[in-house]
Amino acid sequence: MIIDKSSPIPQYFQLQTWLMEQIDQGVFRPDDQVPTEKELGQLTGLARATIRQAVGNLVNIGYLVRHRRLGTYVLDRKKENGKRTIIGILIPDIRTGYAPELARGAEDEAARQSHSLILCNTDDSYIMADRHADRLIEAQVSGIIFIPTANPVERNRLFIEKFTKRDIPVVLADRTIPDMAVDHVTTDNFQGALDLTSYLIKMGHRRIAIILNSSLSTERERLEGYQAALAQHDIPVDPEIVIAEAGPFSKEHYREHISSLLERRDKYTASFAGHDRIAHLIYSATQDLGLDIPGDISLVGYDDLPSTNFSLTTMFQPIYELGRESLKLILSRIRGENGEPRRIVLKSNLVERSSVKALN
Amino acid sequence: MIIDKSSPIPQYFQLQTWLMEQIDQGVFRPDDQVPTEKELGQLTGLARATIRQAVGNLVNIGYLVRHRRLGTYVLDRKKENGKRTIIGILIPDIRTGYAPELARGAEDEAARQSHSLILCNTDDSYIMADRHADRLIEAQVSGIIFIPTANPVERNRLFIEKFTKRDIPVVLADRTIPDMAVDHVTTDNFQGALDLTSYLIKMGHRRIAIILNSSLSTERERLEGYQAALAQHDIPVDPEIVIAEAGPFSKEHYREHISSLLERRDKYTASFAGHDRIAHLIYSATQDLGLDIPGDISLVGYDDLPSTNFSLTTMFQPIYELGRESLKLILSRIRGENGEPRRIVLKSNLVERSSVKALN
DNA sequence: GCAGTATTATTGTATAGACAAATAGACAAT
DNA sequence: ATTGTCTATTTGTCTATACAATAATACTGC
Repeated sequence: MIIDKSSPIPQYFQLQTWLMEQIDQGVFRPDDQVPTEKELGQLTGLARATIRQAVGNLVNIGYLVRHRRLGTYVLDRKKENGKRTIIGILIPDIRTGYAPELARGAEDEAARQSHSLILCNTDDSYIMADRHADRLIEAQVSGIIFIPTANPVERNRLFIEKFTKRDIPVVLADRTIPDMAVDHVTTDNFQGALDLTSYLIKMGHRRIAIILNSSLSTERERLEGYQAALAQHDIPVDPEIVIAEAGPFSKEHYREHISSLLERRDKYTASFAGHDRIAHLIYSATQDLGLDIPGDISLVGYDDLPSTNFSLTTMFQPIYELGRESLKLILSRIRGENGEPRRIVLKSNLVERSSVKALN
Repeated sequence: MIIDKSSPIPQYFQLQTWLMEQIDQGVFRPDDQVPTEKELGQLTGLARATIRQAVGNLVNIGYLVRHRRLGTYVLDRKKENGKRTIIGILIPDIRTGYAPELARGAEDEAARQSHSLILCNTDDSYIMADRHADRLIEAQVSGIIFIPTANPVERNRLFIEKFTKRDIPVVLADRTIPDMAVDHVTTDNFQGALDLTSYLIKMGHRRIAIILNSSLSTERERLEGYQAALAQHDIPVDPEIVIAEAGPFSKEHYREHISSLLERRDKYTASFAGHDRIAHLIYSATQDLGLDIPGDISLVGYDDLPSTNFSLTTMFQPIYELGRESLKLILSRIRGENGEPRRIVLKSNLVERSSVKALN
């Protein structure tokens, strides 16, 4: 029997709970009709007003919809989600790197489809990301666009599980997390770095320093692309001019690496900066030392940031599109499209400016 | 009489509407007790169940709270708002100018106090702002930080009223709207421009061109500061070298103004750019013409944007703080602090670099 | 003075019954 | 084929009534 008349729990509440369980367990599925008030009356022995109270509450919280004459139905959340939703976006810092461009791409698409974007800065720290997470869950976001932080994989995994446990879909933008089946929008960093390194080799460079952040999947892939390009031309990798920093971006750490690298500049003719902001630091350091780019050292970056203030040859990434695609993907998940985790890879292309000297 | 028994409008709904009106009009004020169900019964002649239906709906949508034995009370939205809220921020474009810095300042403070920020780009257009407005209202934001668009005052007024009509507080950030009593956080643009112009005069410049956007209150104030500084030194204003563009920022329009101004460069020795992005365009134009700054023309900007890629003397604005203060102010309004519209003015200060030549 | 008890006003839960409004579907009229 | 009418069913609105739970307040006994 569904209702325990002797229980101190109100009977309307017992019925309400029972109905919710049936729905959650899939006994009544989306768009199914639930028993009519009359039938529920026969089933439970309750008065119609009591039944209406239970059903009314479930209508209020969005479990059911009632139609006159037609009956009461389980609300199909998927269909309802043509409605306006809120999506959280977690980026390292809206002020730096490609973040503004990515955020704008995502926001434009969100606005176009009448959804809203909650902006969160993580400073590449899992502690801040976690704080945002709790708040976003309370704010009832329907989905998350996440740029993984420069922290150990496990931290990012735990962060994502906070959402997936609650059936809130997550899309990774730009960076990915190894061995984790999550939707992911990125550019082809391996191919990009391979092209960029091949370009340097084509320009006559054989000893190419590289400095990047090994905490980020993107830059690890770029390192692999770099290595692959060298291998293709039978150039050995010199570990002395391969610098992999870990953890969040820190100007100070990179400045140290860069100056020690510049002291050993007899060992290489070109530098591959893991991303444009590193390239900016290298440029500044060379300016301070009175060195010329590309005269003394050639330099390439990665991103093609609009804020670059010198003529840098670099790999353009379609960041605006990346933001847009991330938002489209998260919306499709919110709308209930199931299936295997998707991986969307956008094309980058080399922007040849004048920071590389031809040696041949 | 409150209830019209002959009306096709359900009686519970009539009562519900009447109660809402009483609350909205302040007949029943926050924390007041509304009549008991019994009293409402005597007042309306309705059955208690009907009254409970009306009151129950108002409880559901957050107008009333019921306490057993104690009665039903008007819910004090202010007290409820120790909770976490969502705040909308409308800026022209998260990618450009000071927007990233401002957004970060606001977001940091929001996160610190466990609130969330919905990001909206207006592109300085009221059409986009209005679209965002409807969405933000649906998303039940508790407050709005708004950078007025570069559109006629009336458009911005209508936008703001959409929110204030619904008791959603609005804080203007940076720019203001004339003759409108709204909270406002800004820097002292008049004083800043006066200082900057006085600096140019001190450096020996007497013929100073100025180019700015007259649609923005900030730049109008800067124009006044410029005029005041000239007046203090008995320098007449030459309308030929005062250029006021209207409407949203358009590189093309400014480029035209700048090139025509550069053709008449015998008429002035220094340029005052209404903001740094204009200064960037002037710099590019001079570079294209092979002119030197400050050798051929002196130049000052306004903002001190981090993306500036040459040594520009400019007026630093504490934009991060501006974002933070805007958020603090909106939160205090959300918490129910009443009183006259506030105006918070932050200090700017001159950053002397090397884009101004000393003529004396 | 204070702990315990009784009173009482108010909302919470529940029943039984009635008529209204909407609508799918069958059927009739045009 | 379209339009109008009727019927049955289901939810929507409303009344009248009863007892339960809660908690402020007054009262009682020590």
